[in-house]
Amino acid sequence: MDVLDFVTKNLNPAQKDAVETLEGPLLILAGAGSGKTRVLTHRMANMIGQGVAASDEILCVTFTNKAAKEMEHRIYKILSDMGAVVQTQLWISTFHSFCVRVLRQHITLLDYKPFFGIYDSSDQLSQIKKVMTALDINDKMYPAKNFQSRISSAKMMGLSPEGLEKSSKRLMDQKTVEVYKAYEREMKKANSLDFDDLLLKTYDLFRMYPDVLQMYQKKFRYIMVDEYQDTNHIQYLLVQMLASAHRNLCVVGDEDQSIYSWRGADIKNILDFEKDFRDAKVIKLEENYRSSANIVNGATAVIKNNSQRKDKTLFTSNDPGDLIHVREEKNEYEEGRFVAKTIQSMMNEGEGSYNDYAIFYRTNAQSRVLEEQLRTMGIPYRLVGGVRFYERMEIKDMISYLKLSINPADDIALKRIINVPARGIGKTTIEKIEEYAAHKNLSMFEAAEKACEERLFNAGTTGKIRRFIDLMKDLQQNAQHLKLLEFFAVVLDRTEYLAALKKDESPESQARIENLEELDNAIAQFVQERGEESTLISFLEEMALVNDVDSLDQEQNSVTMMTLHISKGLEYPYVFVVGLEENLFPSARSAESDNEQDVEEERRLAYVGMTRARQKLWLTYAKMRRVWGQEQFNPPSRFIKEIPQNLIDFKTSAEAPRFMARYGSSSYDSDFGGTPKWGATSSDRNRARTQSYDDAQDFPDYENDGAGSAPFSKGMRVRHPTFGVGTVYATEGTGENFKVSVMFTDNTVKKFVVKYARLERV
DNA sequence: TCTCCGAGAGTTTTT
DNA sequence: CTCTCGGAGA
Repeated sequence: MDVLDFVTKNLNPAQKDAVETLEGPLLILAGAGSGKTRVLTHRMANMIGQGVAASDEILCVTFTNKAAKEMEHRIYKILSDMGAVVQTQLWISTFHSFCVRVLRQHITLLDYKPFFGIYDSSDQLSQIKKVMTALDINDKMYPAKNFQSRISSAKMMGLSPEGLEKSSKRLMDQKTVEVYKAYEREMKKANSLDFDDLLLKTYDLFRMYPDVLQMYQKKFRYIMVDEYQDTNHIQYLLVQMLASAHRNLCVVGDEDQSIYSWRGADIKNILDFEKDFRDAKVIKLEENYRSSANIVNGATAVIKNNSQRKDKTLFTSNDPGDLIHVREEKNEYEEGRFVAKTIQSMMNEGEGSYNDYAIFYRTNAQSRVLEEQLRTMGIPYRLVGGVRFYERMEIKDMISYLKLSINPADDIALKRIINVPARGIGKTTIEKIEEYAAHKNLSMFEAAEKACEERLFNAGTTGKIRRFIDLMKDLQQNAQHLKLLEFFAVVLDRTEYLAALKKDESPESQARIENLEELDNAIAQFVQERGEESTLISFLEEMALVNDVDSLDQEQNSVTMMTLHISKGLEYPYVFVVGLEENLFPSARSAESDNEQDVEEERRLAYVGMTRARQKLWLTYAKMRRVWGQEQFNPPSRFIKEIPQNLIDFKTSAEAPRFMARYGSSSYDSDFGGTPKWGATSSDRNRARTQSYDDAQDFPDYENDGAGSAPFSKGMRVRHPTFGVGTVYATEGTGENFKVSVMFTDNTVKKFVVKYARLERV
């Protein structure tokens, strides 16, 4: 069969057009579930099959490693079905992985060594703290985290310390520049790059060495970028650079699914693509094949409330399916129980397997209660994200040993494990080594060695340090010639890390040993997958860049739980989105923000979550939820209200109120419960109960309060005679003990007993 | 130098 | 509420 016929069969006209358009700038606006991956893979197969480009002349950038793997898999499938032979490896990867690959080749030009290490954000934070100590900057007045985020955003804008200096004049920024500069020096000394560096240094490389850039421009004659709406500025610059020569750039995205602006993603990249490339062809994929019609229509109605979007409407010819289930519960425990019970009874009726169910939430903290409820019902589940595997202490420790074995300059790794397990090398000694290193401009490893030679420590300490240095030298040697798995066993053994854990018989140690076993399994699996390529360096790379979704395998039969963010790109037949409450989803920060765009991003998140569902969708919220041990009463999320009522099946299990709310007028119930237009399955009784929607603070405890004694609720603007104007951040207690926490303009939070504080509403 | 305890901070989201 | 960090005492 003809290649073109083959790759375009079973495609709709828009999809077909996208697959056939190979030359020039192309923008594909792909709504949720519109067959985006299908188009990308078929387009690539089309190029290769027709011989327009060889498989290693196409660069395809995706957002996650999982997406990359998936795409690679599918392309191989199509190509082999077509009878085409692929000689060379495909370049499908994330920006970060792509950059690592480039940098391993060329980073010597930037005066780094090719075996550079990669720092994750906690390593980065340690490095910043180290720098701050050296600069004698008080970390109480200037939190290290602030510097971290400022440095990160500077890097994402493509700014060096000098560039940052020029672009700003504020006080904190002066300090930031100072820290940034010192941080860069330290990172270079440690021969390590942070996440942002991977992109920035590649950009620098291309900028400073046009011949290298040209080589890649010539090589990658076709470029495709997936999830273009979530690219940040530096990624944008990289893409522009690589594509500028041939302009065969195809970007795919959905502005309605841009949910990473907090990480520097710039939605303008996709909105302005047609300005960047005047001759760009635009193709819209608007037919959703994934979800039942009620879900598509509900999600569409929600996203329509955003202003920052292109004119694009999702439609479907699928059956209407179930109405969207909206469920009100008393508190977060009841909410969890409802989810667990629903899954259980559906399973009893033979609906799908556990794999077909997913639960999404806004914040990781919400998972705890849900887990509890699933466990009591005996429902198997797995968490994606949260405390990541490689962020656990014992894993980070072992990784630090591995890192230090190939990159002795890695001071952060050294500091982490020099006394783990305890070797009697204490804080004072470490500080001395650090000082000495700074003084002599050596790495701490070198400094420790030198300090021993020069007898800077007493005999006992010197012996301890010597033993550590010998250990590391031994490991460094072994790292050179041992196979990955063997080496790992050697490290576990010689560092006596495992032995120390085994000696301690606490359950925590037991868990740690199990985690190390899991790490061993991970290495074994890595070796199996990569074969020849499974070096220590490549493994550490994988550990740094691959997140948990990437390893999410569908094999084991269990319910999946994750944050809404991670859910992007996935789909499940049955989806629960929990915690749809104001100040949680949308988050308090965005809801209070004056910037309407913050709420729009939350709305996109809601859109992403809803459109993951193929057949059935539940949206749940709790009237009361404990946050930081405090009870919070938040009204249902505005996003629920934005769904047309004829698409909703509303049920509540929460008690109807005994009396109407006394304070805090509810603007909510007026257009929610009050409107008599419920979905067909809602009974009149449900309708009556909807009244309980109104202000959630209608609890009997308040009955004795004098009217107007505490007219404060979350989000309210108040004035205090001494502290000025602020926003109510949280409330607690009742009656005389009714307290409010107020965040003032300088970001300080103060707690007041309302009865005594002279607070007034603004 | 290590261990234990108390204070204080933190929750958005992660390649 | 829960985790982390820093300080004091053994």
